[in-house]
Amino acid sequence: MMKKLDALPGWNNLTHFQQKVLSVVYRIPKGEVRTYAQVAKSSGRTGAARAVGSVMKMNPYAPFIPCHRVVRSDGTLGYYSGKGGMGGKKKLLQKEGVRLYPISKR
DNA sequence: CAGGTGACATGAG
DNA sequence: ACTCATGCCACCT
Repeated sequence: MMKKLDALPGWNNLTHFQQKVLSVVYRIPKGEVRTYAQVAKSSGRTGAARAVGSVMKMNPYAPFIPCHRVVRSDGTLGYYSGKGGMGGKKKLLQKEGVRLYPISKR
């Protein structure tokens, strides 16, 4: 883990949790989507889905980190602060081959 | 140090 | 089925 994210500017300024979350999100394979809860768990803070959101929101590496591959547990896109906004995110995900949220839900 | 915020999750009404 | 309310954890002021 920890590809070359440590080479990013200010990376050293982030907290461990931040780095972990960003690393996990960055590791998400193309065409796959991860839930906030899952990312939080992978980061070592199970149930910290909200914290993950805070991290994404503040994420300085917006286009670098595939934060658009992070969706809610319900399968909904949730929020996205980027160039194209949710519209771009939805399109991007569809392009990647990710099925939107027709998940049966719980 | 303490309080407030938020890109979530789950349950109950 | 939908909306409201509470809990969780980390970050920011």
